[in-house]
Amino acid sequence: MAVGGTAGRVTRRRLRTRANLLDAAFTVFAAKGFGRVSIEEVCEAAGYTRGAFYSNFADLDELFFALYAQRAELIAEQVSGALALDGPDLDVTAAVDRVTDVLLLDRDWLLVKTDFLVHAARDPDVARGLLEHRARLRRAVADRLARARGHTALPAVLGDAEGAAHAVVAAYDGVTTQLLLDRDVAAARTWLKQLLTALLTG
Amino acid sequence: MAVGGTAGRVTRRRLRTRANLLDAAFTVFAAKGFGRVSIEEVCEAAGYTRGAFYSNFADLDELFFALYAQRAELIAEQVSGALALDGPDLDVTAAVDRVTDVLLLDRDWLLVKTDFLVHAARDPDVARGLLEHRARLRRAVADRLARARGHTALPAVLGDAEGAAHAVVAAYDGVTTQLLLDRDVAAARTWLKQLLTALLTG
DNA sequence: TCTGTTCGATACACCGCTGTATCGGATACG
DNA sequence: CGTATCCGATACAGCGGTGTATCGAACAGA
Repeated sequence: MAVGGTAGRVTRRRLRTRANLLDAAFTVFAAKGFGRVSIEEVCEAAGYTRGAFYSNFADLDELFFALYAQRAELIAEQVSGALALDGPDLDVTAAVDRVTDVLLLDRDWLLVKTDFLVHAARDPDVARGLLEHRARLRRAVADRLARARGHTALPAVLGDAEGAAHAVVAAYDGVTTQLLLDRDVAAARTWLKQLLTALLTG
Repeated sequence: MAVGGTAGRVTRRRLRTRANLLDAAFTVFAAKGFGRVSIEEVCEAAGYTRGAFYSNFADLDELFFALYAQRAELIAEQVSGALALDGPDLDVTAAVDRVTDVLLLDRDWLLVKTDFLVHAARDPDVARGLLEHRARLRRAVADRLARARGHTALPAVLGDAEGAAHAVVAAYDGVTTQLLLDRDVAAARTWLKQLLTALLTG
């Protein structure tokens, strides 16, 4: 369980195998979907046996949760980064472009994320975690929008910057759904841009 | 397999059990998610044994597909109906209200639909079916918008009525995602209305 | 190098579920 | 009613995956 704190050795090897298991799990989950993956498959893909798995996780759900947390953290950093690094432009379009790249380009992540959504929709505890992650991204967007307020006035219908950020996330989710089905990344990007334009410069 | 056409008896009983299985499956799928449901569970919920199941379906996937087709058909009719029956108002808001009721109120349907989306995202054949269903709904929305064009001009950013309908669907999908997580139907409704207002009356 | 500990491989027992084959009762039809 | 047919219940292997217990090897520390 490694509750942390005064845990024993720092364990170099353990960290590697855990990371390997998570990476393999990401690939396998993306390919087949959480519901159709067995522990054995993950281990085989990672090059281990089930002994390694049970030494690191209690069950598939725990691994899935850890996997989501890891990747979500990564994405959050990338998004924050894309929003932070601003050229001389305080215009939204450039930022939108960069964020779009981060969020729409990795189909595997979209698949795993949707699997996780399905999971969270049935378990309030899991949902809480996901909602927090979304709130974090939304706040980053809201901050960015507030900073650009001078250049582009937001339409009143959406309320403040928080409301506008909410709308941005909704648009992103909507476009994601379509992208999962038609696999047309280019269309999704232009489409998302159109939507955001319509929403933010209304 | 009952390829249809000159099939044998009309079979009254069979139709009932098939319908019962589908209804039970809907409940069970909504509660636990497709990935965590066994054939036996569905049969037990329906009050049959596996014999009845294998007499009607080849495997869980086939039942799931049939279930989705059935419910999607139902929803499509309801949406078309909600869009068709117009009072003296040709304003969009009333229509939006009715459609919202149909689409957002049944949480179980949202859950099953999202499960199906996850499924479709990994199988192009399944995706095709879902895309067709979506196209059908979109067309109904586009027609309705075209009819109301005189009263409310659409923003140019979205293009024609088809484009606007696309945006409506995206907004719906986005709101659905949030609703699955926070379970706040009231918020989702007002939120969807705000979004559509911002999009269509920009 | 030596040693105690940790980690992951191996072996084992155990369901739960699947799919099929068979059978008895229900059902449509003359 | 009688009967041929259909449908769903029951019985039966069998498989794939799970979880645990045990053991040998890798590893950190002296």
